[in-house]
Amino acid sequence: MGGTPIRNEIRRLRFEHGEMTQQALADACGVTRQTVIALEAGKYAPSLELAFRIARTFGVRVDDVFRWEDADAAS
Amino acid sequence: MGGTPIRNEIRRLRFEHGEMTQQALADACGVTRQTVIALEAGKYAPSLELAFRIARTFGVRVDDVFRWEDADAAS
DNA sequence: AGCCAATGTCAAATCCTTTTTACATCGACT
DNA sequence: AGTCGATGTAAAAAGGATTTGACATTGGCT
Repeated sequence: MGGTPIRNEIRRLRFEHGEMTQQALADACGVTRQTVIALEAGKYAPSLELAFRIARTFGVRVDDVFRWEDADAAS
Repeated sequence: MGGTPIRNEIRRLRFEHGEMTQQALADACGVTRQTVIALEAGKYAPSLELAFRIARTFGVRVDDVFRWEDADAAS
């Protein structure tokens, strides 16, 4: 769709879960370390399925990990 | 990622919102009618950004529109 | 100094989502 | 019978997400 107005709390959640490493999160979600790096760097937004896996890994909801800033936020 | 173990409540929400048409939802989310059709038919899961737009259109959270059935649901 | 784990960058290939276009069906209405 | 709006199908092309592999950096530890 557009650029990537989606921010995430992955890095924070990772540290709040016992110094969980990028590799550990990647393994838990069945993806590559590259994907975790790219997501934390905000290079792109994950697929919905991956968003669910990440959220479930941290025991929270999708909306608690990812935040969408609407580009049409006309005051 | 995998196949598409993600179910959604789009059709139901559409009707609960005043007989909202597929085209109207598509317009509200900035996508094509084809995309809405494919999503309701479960052909694939939307991008995370589109998931957010759909949820916001209905005034609910992403987790309220989409449900992920983990393939590893060993009883 | 040297090692190792964790993190980061880059680029090509692959897979999945979305668009576009064109056509088919069904029900309501005249 | 004919039209119109809503829904459905199909397939190619475009765009974005994920993988793979190889290499660079930083910090802690010995």
